This record gives sequence, structure tokens and C-alpha cells, in this order.
Amino acid sequence: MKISDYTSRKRPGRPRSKRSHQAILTATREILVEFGVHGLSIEGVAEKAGVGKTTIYRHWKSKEDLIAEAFGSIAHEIEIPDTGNAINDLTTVLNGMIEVANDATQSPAAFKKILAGLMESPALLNVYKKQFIVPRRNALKQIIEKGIDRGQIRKDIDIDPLIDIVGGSYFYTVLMNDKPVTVDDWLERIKPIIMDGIAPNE
Amino acid sequence: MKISDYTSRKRPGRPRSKRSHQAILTATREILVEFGVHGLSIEGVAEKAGVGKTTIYRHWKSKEDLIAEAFGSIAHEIEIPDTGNAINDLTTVLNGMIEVANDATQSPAAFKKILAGLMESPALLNVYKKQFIVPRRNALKQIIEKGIDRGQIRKDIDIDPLIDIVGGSYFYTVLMNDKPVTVDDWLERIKPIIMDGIAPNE
Amino acid sequence: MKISDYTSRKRPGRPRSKRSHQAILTATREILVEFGVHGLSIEGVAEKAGVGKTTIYRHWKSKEDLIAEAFGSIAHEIEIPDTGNAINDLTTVLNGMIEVANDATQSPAAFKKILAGLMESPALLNVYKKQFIVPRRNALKQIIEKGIDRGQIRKDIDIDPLIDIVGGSYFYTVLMNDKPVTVDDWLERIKPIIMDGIAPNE
Amino acid sequence: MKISDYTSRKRPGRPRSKRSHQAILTATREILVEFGVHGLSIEGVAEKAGVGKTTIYRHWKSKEDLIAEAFGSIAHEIEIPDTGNAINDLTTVLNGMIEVANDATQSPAAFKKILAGLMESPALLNVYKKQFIVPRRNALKQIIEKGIDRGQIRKDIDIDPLIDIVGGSYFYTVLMNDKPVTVDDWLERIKPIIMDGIAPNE
DNA sequence: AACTAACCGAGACGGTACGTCTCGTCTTCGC
DNA sequence: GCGAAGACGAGACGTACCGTCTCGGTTAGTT
Repeated sequence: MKISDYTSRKRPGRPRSKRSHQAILTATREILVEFGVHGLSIEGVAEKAGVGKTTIYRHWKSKEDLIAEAFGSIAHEIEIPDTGNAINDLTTVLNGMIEVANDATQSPAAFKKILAGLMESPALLNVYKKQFIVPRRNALKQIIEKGIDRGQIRKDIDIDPLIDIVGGSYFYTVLMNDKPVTVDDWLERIKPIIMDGIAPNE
Repeated sequence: MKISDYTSRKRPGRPRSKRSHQAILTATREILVEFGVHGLSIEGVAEKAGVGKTTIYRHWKSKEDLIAEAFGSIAHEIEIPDTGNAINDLTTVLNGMIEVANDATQSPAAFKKILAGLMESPALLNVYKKQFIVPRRNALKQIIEKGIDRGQIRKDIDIDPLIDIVGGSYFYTVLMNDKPVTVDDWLERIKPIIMDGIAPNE
Repeated sequence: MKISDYTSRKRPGRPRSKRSHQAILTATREILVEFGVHGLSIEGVAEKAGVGKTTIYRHWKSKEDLIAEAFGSIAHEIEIPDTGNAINDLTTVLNGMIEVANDATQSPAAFKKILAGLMESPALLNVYKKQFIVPRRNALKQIIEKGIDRGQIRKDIDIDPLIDIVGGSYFYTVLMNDKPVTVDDWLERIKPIIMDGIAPNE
Repeated sequence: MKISDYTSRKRPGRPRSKRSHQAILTATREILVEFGVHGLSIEGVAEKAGVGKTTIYRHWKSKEDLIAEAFGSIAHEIEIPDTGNAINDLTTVLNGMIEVANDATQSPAAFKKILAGLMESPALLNVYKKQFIVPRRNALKQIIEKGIDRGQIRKDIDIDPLIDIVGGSYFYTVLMNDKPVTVDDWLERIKPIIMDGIAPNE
């Protein structure tokens, strides 16, 4: 049983409080957005959530686990678009990445701070990988593969490195720029270079 | 005057001890390599360097400042190669980036840890930018420009985004992979995609 | 509620540890005896007591408060003798003062050091007054008053100044002599002078 | 040569500055009066005197030595009165002790603070003994002896304990009272008790 | 209805590190 | 060589959090 599986009702005794669980997650997310990973302390979360520290450690086995779950609600799952046009679908997914950075946290600077904070430990890095990268990488991959099938993208393309390039440039742009990432900052600038690489050979 | 400008002999009183200054930097670098930014404490540095904490705070105004300077000696300046062949020169610089990651710190995992640690604060991020990115970006830029002049690289290329892509993918590869970056992991994989974008149109 | 009132079980949360509380007091007393007020540091107490510094600050709001309480267990309360003979009773109390100096701290030099240390601050001086002087002064006063009633001490005596003289000479003897105070050093020497002043006029 | 013997002009080089020496003593005395022994730091003295710390340590080998000398100018030497009336002479000397406490330091509270501070270390205690007690004890002793010769004081008196009682009660009164000592507080209160002990038996 | 197991909050626990302070000493320059 | 300025190693200060532990008191679902 996962430590945070508070819903499981096999075991005896008083069940975990959903209210507390939720309050902790909310407090965590708010602190994360306002102060970043760095400025988050368990004691701070406990106070903000009106909860004992023990309760937090009962639900999550570490600070990192808590942050992981809270980050999950920022970089939520995505749907994979399928309009029949691979280029459009790619653009949709990539735009979605920008939106996460700018919208999900209210303040765009917050996303940068959080992202940077996730580098603090291998565990948190894995959170970023699992919660953010993997779903998007999968989406891109599927779209590209479909695009290749449809002849919209040239078929000798090496998909994984391409996605790494896109993901890396996203990551880099988010972290290194002082301003929030915009479509023009990132997508429009990399497009010409990437496009040459994926445009179907005629 | 910078707080760490211990050499300036305008001011009266006992001059800052070069020996202590150096011992602190060395201790910092060693701790950084072994334990990462996260595992570095001022008290640890002081003890390892055989120095009082006050001396550290006298030379650097914060932990970040100290790390910045110590990082500088890991990601040292580079020379810009000029063999007449832009592609070769680019490869040299990019190989150099891999070497920094793998050699400068003895342990390749260390570089990943340090790099991640530098994301902890905007100040440290700037250190990475200034100490690592800017010199390499400048090198790449010069080489590309010369390559364009010589007709080795097509001239409608948008240089800055291209370099961002390369830098981002480097950064991403270093951080996201569990193993040290190798030429094959990174350079050989991105080459085909990048090359299509820069190869001269004939 | 006093900060050190760890016994009160009105408040929620884990109760203060009596074991730690006691260990701190013991360590404090031992350090006090060995090194004096001057040589006592909170960190030293914490280490000797096997306790975190925070625990000390949780139980006592300052170093002075801690010393005050620790001193209390050196200069403990006294019982007021009542044998019917005021002169004997006085002698008992005064001998008790000598015993405190010589016995309670194991080493007589220690009492001198501690007493001197208590002069360091008005707060500590008050501790001495409250913990040491006041109870003894009260005892002497009661005995003298009873002695006057019984006609053992002349009734026109001015009690307070007399006690001041006795207390002062005690204090002075403890502080100024290099050796521990003995009955002969102090009590026997002042007796003739005092006695003349208190012997009943016939 | 005493370390503070700045006047000696045997040795080569720049002579010690009387100006600095004096400034240090003055600053010390002023800080002593205002903040007590406790509140005096060498760094504070250096700054107030406009002098380097080294200079202080060149003139006095320790903080205690400096305080000793500065205290000397507060509890200055006394003259031994000899009016032919021992009781009058005693009163003069004792009044002088009160004056030292109240006048020499401007603020009477200061004397209490300084006196308490002198208990901090055996060295300082010796300063008090040597600078303050010994001269006054000698004066009292001489006067009493002359008084005995003249038949003004009874001759079976034990002089030393008597003086201890007087000195102790002075010391005690200064330290324990919150207000400055006055003639009435101290001298007038102890007189009746002491007098009975010294009045000549007729 | 009583029992019991796991929850809850509050807050204490031993620790580590922080950045600041002052100690008494050391080291340089310029008079 | 003295005097000033100020750096030096040392170590204590009181504070902030860490992750754990310990209370009295809930809150279900068994018996």
C-alpha cells in the first residue's frame, strides 16, 4: 500500500482525513507557487494547512514525495490531440507546454522557480520526468509517428533525439530567461530549424 | 570594490590572507564535487579549509557568491578553435563541453549534481550563465559566423535559436540522464537534425 | 505560566521531558561548580546534558534563568531551628551558611566563583538575594525576635542592620578570602563584636 | 619593565604616545561607568579612544590589567585624617567610601555595576582589594590603633574582624541595594552596633 | 454499548547549520 | 618601532527546520 493511499478502506481504525490530505496539498501548491521548492518547509505547510507535522509524514514519506504530488496538480495530464494534421497537433502540444508554465501557477516566474527547485534532488528530478516530460514526450512521439504514417513528416527522422532537442530547448528557455516563455520566444524561434529536419523529402 | 577582492592594497590594515582564500576555494570545490551544492555548508567548508567562518563571510558575502567563484574554476574559460573548418571547430567546442562534465570534476555524476544545484537560486543560475554558457555560446557564435563567411554553413541560418537548441539539449541531457554524457549520447544524436538545418544549400 | 513549568498538563502536545529538564539542571550545576558562571555556555550545557540547545531555550528563556534555577538547588531552602536558645539557633543557621559554601558544591572554591558570577548581572544578583539571602535573613530575624521575647537578646537591638552586618561579612569573607570559609575564619571572629551588641543589658 | 611603563625612554624607535595611553584610560573609565565591566570590550575601547586594538594590548597585557588601572583612577588613594579624635577620623574615612561610590563615577549606579564586575575574575577581585580595600583598611587600622592609644577606643578590641565587618557591610550594601548608598543607609545604621563594640569600657 | 486500532492536532525531542558577534592575536603600511 | 587599521581562527550566540516521538482526544468498524 502506498503511504499516501488514504482512501483504502481495508484496514481498521480511523480513516485518514481527506480534508487534511487536501488541505496539505493545497497549502503545498500555494507555497510552491509563491516561494518555490526552496522556500517550502514542512512546518510552513503544516501551519498553513492547519495540520500537525505528523499527519504530513503519515501521508507522504518525505518532503520530496509531497512536492511530487503537489507538482502533479500543476503539470497535470494532457490529452493527445489528433486532428489529422501532425504539424497542427504538434503545435497544440507545444503550446500546451507554454500554457502550463504561464497559467497553471498563476505567476509565470513561479514555474521557473519550481522547475529549478525540482533539480535539487534526483528524486524530484524524477518527478519532473514522470509528471511532466514523459506524458508530453509520449504525446509528441505518437503524433510524429502518425505524421510519418500519413506522409506529413519524413520517415527517416530519428524521433527520440528530436524530442530531446525540443524538450531541452523548452527546459532551457524556461530556466534561463528572466521573462515568461512565450510562443514567439520559444516555439517560433526553434520551428525553422526543427522543420527543416522533419519536413518530408519530396 | 568587490568583497572578495582581497588583493587590492589600497586599504589599510592586515591584508586578506591569500592562503586562506585559496584554501576556502579548494575546500569548496572539493565538497561541491563530492556532495553537490546541497551538501555544502559554510561550516563544513570552514572546517575543511582550517579557517574561521568569519573569514569566509569576509571574503564572500554569501554562500552563493562562494559557490559561484568555486564553480568558475570548474567551468573554466575556453579557447576558440579556428582550423578553417567550421564543422570541425564546432565539434571541438561541443566535445569540450562534454569533457568539462566528465573530467573537470573527476566524477561525471558530480557535474550533474552541481549543475542541478545551480538551479537552486537565480543568483547561482546567473553564475552558470556567466561562467559556463556565455563563453561557449560566444565561441559557437563566432565559429558559425566564420563558417557562414566561408560558405561552410548556410547563410540564412538563425544563429541564436540554433545555439539555444544545442545548449538546451546539452543541459537537458546532462541533467536527465543517469549516466555521464558521452559524444554518442548527445552529439551524435543531435547532429543529423542540426546538420540538416545548417548544411549549406547548394 | 512560567516557561519552565514543564509539569503543567493543561496544554496539548508532547509534554516536556522531565529527564531532559533534570539532565540540563544537573549539567548546569556541575559546570557552574567547575567553571563558574563565566565558564558556562548553553552549548556546553546542551552537550553535557545530551540535549539539544532548543530544549534548553524551551525550558528557560535565558541563560540567567537557567543559572537561577540551578543555583536554587545549591543554595536550597533551610529549616528554621527553634531549640529555645536563640544564641544556639543563630549559630546553627550561620553554620549552615558555611556548610552551603563548603559542601553543596563539593569544592569550596566553587562557591566563591559562583557567588562572584552572580554579581555579573542584576538579574543574577536578584537570584542570590531571593534564593540565598532572603530565606536566611528571615530565619535570623525570626530567631532574634524570639530571642528578644525570651529575654535572651536585648530588646533595643536594630535587627535589620544587624543582619546586614552578618550577611555582609559572610559575603565579604567568602569572596575575599582565597581559602574556604570556616567557622573560625568567620563566625568566631565576628562573634565577640556582634555579641556585645546583642547581649541583653542586665 | 612593566608593560604599561610608557614613559621609559631607554629603548629605540618611536616612543609610545601619551596621548593614546591617556585616551584609552579615559575611554575605559567612561565605558566602565556607563556600561560596567560586563559591557566593556577592547574593541569598544579602541573605537572610543580612536586607537588600534594593538595599541591597547601593547600598553596593557590584558583586559583585566586595563580595567585595573582604570579602576585605580576611580578609587583613588586616600589621605589618613588625624584630628586627635578617633571617632571623627573613622567617620571621615567611612564617609569617604560613600563619596567614592557616589561621586567618583558621577552615577552611583555605576559604582555598583563596576564593583560587581570586579568579582568576575580573581584578578579583578585583587584589583579591588589592592586599590580599594587595602588603603582604606590601613587607614581604619591606624586610626583605631591611635584611638586605642588615646583611650578613645577600648583596647581589647580585635581590629581585623571589626574592619572586615565594616568593609563587608559596605560592600554588601553597595551591591544589594538598588539605590546609591547614603550615610543614613549604611553608616548610621551600623554605628550603634559597632559602637557598642568599640566604646571604651569605663 | 464497549472495545480497539489508527487517526488527529499540538508540540517537544536531539540535531545541524545558519549568519553574527567578540575575543585576543597577527600582519601590513605609513609616520 | 609605534600606531591605525583590520584580517585571523575560535567558538558561542539565539533561530529555523529537520524528521521523530509522545501526548490527550477523535472516529470509525468490529465484537
